[in-house]
Amino acid sequence: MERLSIGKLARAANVSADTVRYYERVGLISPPQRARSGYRSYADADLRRLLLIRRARAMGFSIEEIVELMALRAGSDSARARSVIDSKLESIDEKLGELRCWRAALAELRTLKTGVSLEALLAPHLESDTAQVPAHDD
Amino acid sequence: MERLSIGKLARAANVSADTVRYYERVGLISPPQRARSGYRSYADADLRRLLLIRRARAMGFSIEEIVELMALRAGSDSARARSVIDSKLESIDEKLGELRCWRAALAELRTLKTGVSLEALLAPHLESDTAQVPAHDD
DNA sequence: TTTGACTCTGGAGCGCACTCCAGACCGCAG
DNA sequence: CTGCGGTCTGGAGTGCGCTCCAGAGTCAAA
Repeated sequence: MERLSIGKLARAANVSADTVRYYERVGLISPPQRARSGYRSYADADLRRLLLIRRARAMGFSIEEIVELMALRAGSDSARARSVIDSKLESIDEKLGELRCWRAALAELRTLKTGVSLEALLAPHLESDTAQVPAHDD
Repeated sequence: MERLSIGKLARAANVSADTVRYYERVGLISPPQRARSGYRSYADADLRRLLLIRRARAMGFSIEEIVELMALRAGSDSARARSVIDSKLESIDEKLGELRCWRAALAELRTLKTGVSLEALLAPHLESDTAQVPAHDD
């Protein structure tokens, strides 16, 4: 069973040792075994978890959210767990929609030859709405 | 032509007036007209831009990136502009792929009844890789 | 055994994107 | 006119997610 020092673990996940210790402090990874020297000693599973955490961070999940996600287990029938999953799914779907929208606008921008801006391509749905916000002096 | 005070603009975009002033300071929105009083006075176009900025922020674009995106115009043949678009498209595509991956894992987690974790469902592709990182003492 | 790289802890510092003052002025409903 | 809420400026403060540091101990190759 492979054992990694914090430096090796960190390099394998392309983060700094400080980041690993930080994740431990905030409870995102659990305190690892220690060598007699007091050095942290990690297993492969720790590396896999760290890599996953980095993927989650890269997706924009906050550390709080990741803690929540990592705690989920299939089949747990706590209504809480299921509602966490559902709300995450919902927000992911929203993000997917938005991302596709930006993607389309950018792709169009690349092919177009007018001077049109992203702003024009992504015009927020806003026509009648403005009426509800009264004007003020110039 | 509708004119909005900073407070009305802010409420319409669901941000604080402070945030609007902040965006102005950092060059994300341009200094608006002023009333004789010195009060900022915004037009509909400013609101549309602000709404778009908020959409971009919600997608995780940084303020720097948004400045860059907003400056893009179709047909500009600067190689610079085209490379900005291309790199943005690329990173969006990456994000889309990752997001779909998380979505699938979460959806599966919801239907499964074993105690399997997200971690297991999203297992980072890691088998032979570990060999390159030498072990150290226990 | 020496030496240079690595690790330990606790705490300070940093960049981003806001957020919140204080102290003064403006504007409008009553 | 008065009051009260909105707005002005400049600057300080906040939370997140790291990042860096000092001072001391550890490890391994030569």
